[in-house]
Parts: sequence; structure tokens; C-alpha cells
Amino acid sequence: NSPCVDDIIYSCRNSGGKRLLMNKKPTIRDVAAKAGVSIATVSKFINSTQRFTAAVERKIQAAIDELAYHSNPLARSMITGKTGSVGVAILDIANPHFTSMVKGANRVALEHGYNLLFVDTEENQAREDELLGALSRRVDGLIVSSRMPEEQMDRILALGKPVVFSGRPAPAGVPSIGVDAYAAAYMIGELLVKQGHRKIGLLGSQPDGYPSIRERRKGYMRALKHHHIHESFIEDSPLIREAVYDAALRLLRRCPEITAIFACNDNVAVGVIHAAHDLGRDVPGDLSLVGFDDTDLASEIKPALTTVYVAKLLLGSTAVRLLRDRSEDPYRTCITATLATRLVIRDSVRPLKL
Amino acid sequence: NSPCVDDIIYSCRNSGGKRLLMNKKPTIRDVAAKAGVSIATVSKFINSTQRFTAAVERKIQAAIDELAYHSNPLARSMITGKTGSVGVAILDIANPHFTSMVKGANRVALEHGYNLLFVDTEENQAREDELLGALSRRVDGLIVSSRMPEEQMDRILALGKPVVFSGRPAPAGVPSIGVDAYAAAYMIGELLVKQGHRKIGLLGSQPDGYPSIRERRKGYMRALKHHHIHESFIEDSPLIREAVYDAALRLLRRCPEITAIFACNDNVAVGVIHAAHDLGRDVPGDLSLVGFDDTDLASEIKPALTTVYVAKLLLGSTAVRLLRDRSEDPYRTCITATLATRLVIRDSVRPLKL
DNA sequence: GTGAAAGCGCTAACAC
DNA sequence: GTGTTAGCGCTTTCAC
Repeated sequence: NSPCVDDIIYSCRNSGGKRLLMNKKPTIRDVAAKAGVSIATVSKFINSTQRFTAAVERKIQAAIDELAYHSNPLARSMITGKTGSVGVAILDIANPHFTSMVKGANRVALEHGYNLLFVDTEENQAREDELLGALSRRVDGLIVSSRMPEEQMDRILALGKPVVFSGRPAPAGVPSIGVDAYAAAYMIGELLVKQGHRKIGLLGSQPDGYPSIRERRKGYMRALKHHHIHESFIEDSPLIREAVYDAALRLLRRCPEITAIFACNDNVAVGVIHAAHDLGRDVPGDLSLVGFDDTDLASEIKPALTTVYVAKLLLGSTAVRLLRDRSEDPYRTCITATLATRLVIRDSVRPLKL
Repeated sequence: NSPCVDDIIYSCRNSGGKRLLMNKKPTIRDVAAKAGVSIATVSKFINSTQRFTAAVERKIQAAIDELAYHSNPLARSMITGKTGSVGVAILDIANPHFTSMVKGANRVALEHGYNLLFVDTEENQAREDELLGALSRRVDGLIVSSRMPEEQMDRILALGKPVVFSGRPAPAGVPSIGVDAYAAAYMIGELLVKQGHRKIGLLGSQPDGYPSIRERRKGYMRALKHHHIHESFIEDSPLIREAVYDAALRLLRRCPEITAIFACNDNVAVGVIHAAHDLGRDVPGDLSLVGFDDTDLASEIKPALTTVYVAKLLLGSTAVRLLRDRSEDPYRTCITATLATRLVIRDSVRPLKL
């Protein structure tokens, strides 16, 4: 998997390295000296905390331009305690769920004059600690998606920054955002039952995994129970491509009688499609299938997937708003935002023919 | 498109806000006082720049633990000039190309004890300037993907940090990484010609867009020219879903005689599949199709896409390596790393039947 | 209006 | 081994 060096062609080119002799960056002192004023004056001018006579302002501006001066945000932050950035910790930057969320967050961050800094924790607990530590001191607030157990969430709170948790219940007093996965999964269970399915498989439920996945399982089970269906066909699986395919194969072999499957996300559903195909079963002909997330794949693949749409942009933008509200008034009533979802009906579910 | 507020259920919960009364964070002085030593001693202990008698070390450690002291990286950075982070500016975090690259970068950054901070510039020039400015002062080096015109790249260099450019030629003396898109596109042109195609469409070429897209066009055109094919059927298009579909429709209507299309990336190719389908043309039956990038979609969609694989992880990891090399020795010969590519033959290309 | 002075939390010489 | 001292680049009272 790790590619060999031959894959890279290195071409060198010698480079009059002069442009590297970076003369030390100008400081506020240099500007003050050049403009013939005090550093305090320059400071106030830069931060527009005070106006000065036109002549003075002109001189300062000229000095700034001439020296191409940019104030050092580190020094400023050290004093003011504000950084103008918010940090976002995500579990996996390659997951479209998170990238969409980031898009939404970016947008309102921009509106509020914040910049977003991300770290990708890669679902690695140790790495997460370290990255969060590094990040937390460089930002005014944190938005974190984490799988860490509840007990350890205190460590994040101990960082001393306002935090919004994403995609999971937060400890009391801490704002969070999430999706109403329970309700969505309930809808799915109901949909399948209404279509006449009785023997329904659940794939990738991962009881010890993401809280959101657990909710999906719960909501789904609840729907079945409401309709007096007590037989369940469950196959757990890590949410990785190959694993999912294998699990689908296992489920389909073990319980050939099932007529429908609820895959706990779209990627899992794709694995089911492949496994079903390889087993000679037709989706949706003799196997109905529902996913979750409504990724790009869901609409492109054949058959187009019936799935659950989640307003991921909204997830991100709401997180930033919550954070800002919290920063402005730490004693504000704490909010948990739960996003509604929508069933997206496509081609992968068919009524069970008797 | 912008979702209405009803989509969110806000639930409040009052929260004994006590845990918010964050007592000021302890400083190195507090630790020194509590341990009964000087701050210099504490500093050296923390940074492991010097050993002390066991007794002293124990006292310091105890004080640190007791106060839950964490050193302030801002203050440290201000003095040392090092931050321990590298910044990555990407054009679009939702683009799998970039997220894969980030994965690769993250991995070697970890090895070298760096943390990665990302910003998503969203292809917005003004935003890019601002974000890069904010980021540059918080990191030791920058990896930037940018579409900014060559003249403006000096602004990035002026930030005074080591930079490696990604996905585009860099100014002399600045390292960069990229893909040999020219060669890959040449291979594609050749493949199509060898399969007997003579009237080939090129879609989404965007002459003023990404350098990489330009290279694809050039390499492709070159291959055709080598084979004495001078007729070209080109349709430009922004690389956005809807636009791509429309452009594909236009191309197919304007030049119904074409028997193959080189779509300048996989997403464009998906648009072509849809447009072709809606026009009653079968891929690959009477229209061959090639994409570029080998995204997930390429292997999942029907027909599976013949495309070009790019070692994106390698792109990221190489970028970090280049940056580290450069930081260690700014006068080192500058390197341009060009990644090789591979054709991935799937089902979307068929020899032209005469 | 403008500037002098006192730090923010920390590191790095250099003494002892 | 340990402490003293002088800042890093900037903001912020508080005088003038």
C-alpha cells in the first residue's frame, strides 16, 4: 500500500536563493521609529481603538506600507487572550459528513470574522488529545467531534475554552449539536414495515461505536417493536469498506430469508449492494435496502439509494453560532441543537410481493 | 437551499454554570512558587533542556500536576519562533483529492512531531489571503494549494514562512509537489486513439482554471496530434455538478458524431454518463468515456469508470517532507516532486467498432 | 491627542 | 545545578 519512491520524480533546479534571505520581519517598534511616533500610538492606530490627527495617521500608514508591516497575532493574542480563530476537531477529514459540516461552519465563521482551524484526529484517541491540546491554545473556542467516552470529555472541558460537541450528547452544561438519528431510524423501520417487510436485517450497528450509530439502531428497533416485529437479524461490522462487504455476505448467507436491510450508513449500503450482487440477489428486486446520510454515492449508484438526508451544512453553521453565543455569555442557558432529517425515497426499496 | 430554522430543534437545559467559573490558568510562575524554585528551573524542566536533582524534579512535577499546569504555547512560540505546527491551505475540503492528500500529510507530520492545521479557502481569493495571513503566523511552514496567478504568489512568499506549493508550478526557488497530469492525459489520448476513436470530445477543460486541468488538456491534445488527429471537440465548463451536466448535453448535441469523451475529472465523467443516458446514448456501448482522479465514485458507478489513479496520500506526505527538508536547510537545492500516475482500466471504454 | 511604562507567559544567556 | 536578568512583540492604563 505504501508506494515506492519510484512513484515520485524529483526534479531539482538551482535557485539563486536570495529570496530566502528574509530580513527580519518589521516590528511595531520599527514602524513607530519610521513614523516618528510612539509604539503606543501605532498600536492604537492599528487596532482602530483611537483616532489621531490626519498628519500622524498618514505618517503611520506610510511607514506600515513601506515596511510591509503585519502585526504579530501571537503577541497580540498573548495579551488580549483572543485569537480570532475557532478550532474544529474532526474524526476523519475524508468523511463527507464532516467535510460538509466544515463547509457550513466556514460560512458563518466568515460572517462573524472568525477563521477556522481544523485538525483531523483520525479517530485516534492519543492523537486527539495531543492535537486538541495544541489547537486549544491557539483558538477562542472548540468544536469537537469525538468518540471519547463520557468520562474523558472532562479533559476537553479542562482546556478552558468554550466547547461545542458535535454528533454526540455532551455533559450537562455544555452545548452540542447533533442529528435526530433516532427519529430518522424510526422512520426507516416504519417505512420498511409498511412496505410489507417482516424479516429485516440491520447491518453495521456497532454497539460500542459512534453514539449516532447507536441511536440509529435504537430508533430502528423501536419502530419494529411498535409493529410487533420481534425477530431481528443483526450483523455488526466496523464501518470500513472491506469489512462491510464481508459482513453483508455473512448476514445474507446466515439469514437468506430476509427481504430488506437497513444499512447504518450509505457506505455500508454500497457494500450490501455488492455483496447481494455477488450472491445473485437483486436490489431492489428481491432485497430492499436503506442507507443513511445521503452521500453523493447514494444518488449515483445503481440502484439509487433510499436514504436519510441530513442537513450537514446546518450542523456546522449551528455549531459556530452556538459557540459564539456561548463566548458572548458563558452563563447563557446551554443549548442542545438537534437537526431534523428527511427520508429520501429513491429506488432501492420495493414493497414486498407476497 | 438554505434550510429554515424549523429544521433545528433547540432543547435547553439549565446547567449549574459553576464549571464555567474557570479560575485563571496557572502560569509558570505559579508552578515555580509552589515548587519553591525559580521559573527558569521550571522552564528548563518542562522543555527537558536540563536535568535537576531528583528532589527538585519531583517537587516541580508535583506542582505541575497539582495545578494542572499546561505551558502556554503562544508565549513559547513568541520566543522560540517555532510553533510545532504546519499549516495546510486547501481549495476545497469537500474535494476527495484534497482530503486524501491531507491524510498523507497528517501521517508524516505525526512522525515528525508536527501538528497540521488546515484552512479551507473555498477557492475564494480574498478569503485565501486572509486565512493564509492568519494561519501563517501560527505555523512553522505552509503547504498551499492555490489558484492564484503567478504574480500574486509572491504575497505568500512574503509571509516569510517556508512554503511548498501543491498542484501547481511554483516560482523559481520554491519547492512544489504535483501530479504529472500532462503524461497521464497523454496516456488517455493514446488509449482512446488506439481503441480506434478518432472523433473525441474533451469536456471541462477550463483554459483559465487549475493549472492541473490545463496540463490535462495539453497532454491530451499532444497525444492526438502525435497520431495526426487534428479535429477537436471541446466544451469548457465550470467543474460544478449542474454545469457539467449541461456542458455534456451541449457537447453531445453539438457533435453527435463523437465516439469518445475525455472528461477532465471523475465528477465531470459522471455528468457525462447522465447526459449521455438522457440523450439515449449508451456508455460504453456507443460512447467511450475516461475520467481522471479515480475517486470512490469511479469504481462504484455503472459503468465503472476508466480513469487515472493519483497517489494522493503520497502527495501529502511528500509535501510535508519537502517542507521539513526546507526548514532544516533553507539553502538546500529546491525540489519539485512530480508524482507518477497510472491508468485504471475499467468498463467505460470500448474499442470503436467500425 | 500622544507617549512612558508596566506587563502578558515564557525562554535563553549568563552568573553564581 | 540553580537563579537572575533581559527581553520576544504587543496592548493598555495612566500621565502629560
